[in-house]
Amino acid sequence: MFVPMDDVEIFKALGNKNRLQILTWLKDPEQHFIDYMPACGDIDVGVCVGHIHKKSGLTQSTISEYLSVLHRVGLVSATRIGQWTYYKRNEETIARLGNLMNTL
Amino acid sequence: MFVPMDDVEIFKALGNKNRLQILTWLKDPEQHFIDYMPACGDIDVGVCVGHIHKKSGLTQSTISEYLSVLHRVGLVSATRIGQWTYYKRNEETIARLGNLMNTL
DNA sequence: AACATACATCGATAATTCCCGATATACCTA
DNA sequence: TAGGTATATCGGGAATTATCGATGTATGTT
Repeated sequence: MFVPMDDVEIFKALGNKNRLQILTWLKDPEQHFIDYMPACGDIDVGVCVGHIHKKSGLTQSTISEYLSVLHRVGLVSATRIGQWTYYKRNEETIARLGNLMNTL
Repeated sequence: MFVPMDDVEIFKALGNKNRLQILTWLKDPEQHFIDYMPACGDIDVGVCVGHIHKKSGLTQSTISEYLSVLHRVGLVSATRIGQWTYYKRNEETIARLGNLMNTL
């Protein structure tokens, strides 16, 4: 097989406008989340579920599920700190997918 | 919007293992289609539906539909010659998508 | 312990997608 | 024109996805 089956799942994850939107928001948190604040000192762990939820207009459960989908296929990382879970783009996966398109 | 809505449709098209497989087959027709023969002299127009159908194990109608999906989102070109329709990868779209991943 | 907050999971319904068989359409040949 | 071949389209059942409200679980506060 030329394209690992996993890549199909990544494309499925990207084939939803809300999930794709979330991924673009996470590209530039300062711009997209008014009350965004780096959570962990100098280490940037991303944006917490609640912020994304409030911006999205979808329900909390849907956003939680979508973030878990993005996480499962490796498009974002997840960091639990206290009662918050912070999600952050996984640029390696995204870049790898960009390269994959060239060799696909 | 940062990502054009159309790109979501492209990701949906790629989010199916059979369609993704077809796209990889079309990358190298000589290798994947035993009885492949350039149809149009020196201009390569791609592979006809029947060849893809026979290799796929899916029904003719399904393959025709899948090729039409890939065509609608711009991932392949379609050239009708006589009673055959030849499909060929649209490398521009694929390359553009690769670049998009970097700016996504 | 009791309660509040943040997130995840469950259960359900509507919408979409997958893939099929049947049929229609286009083209070619005799 | 009649018949054959290649592809496209239609209609549908099963499977998957989208999205919700309700509930569960972990953590923090008093």
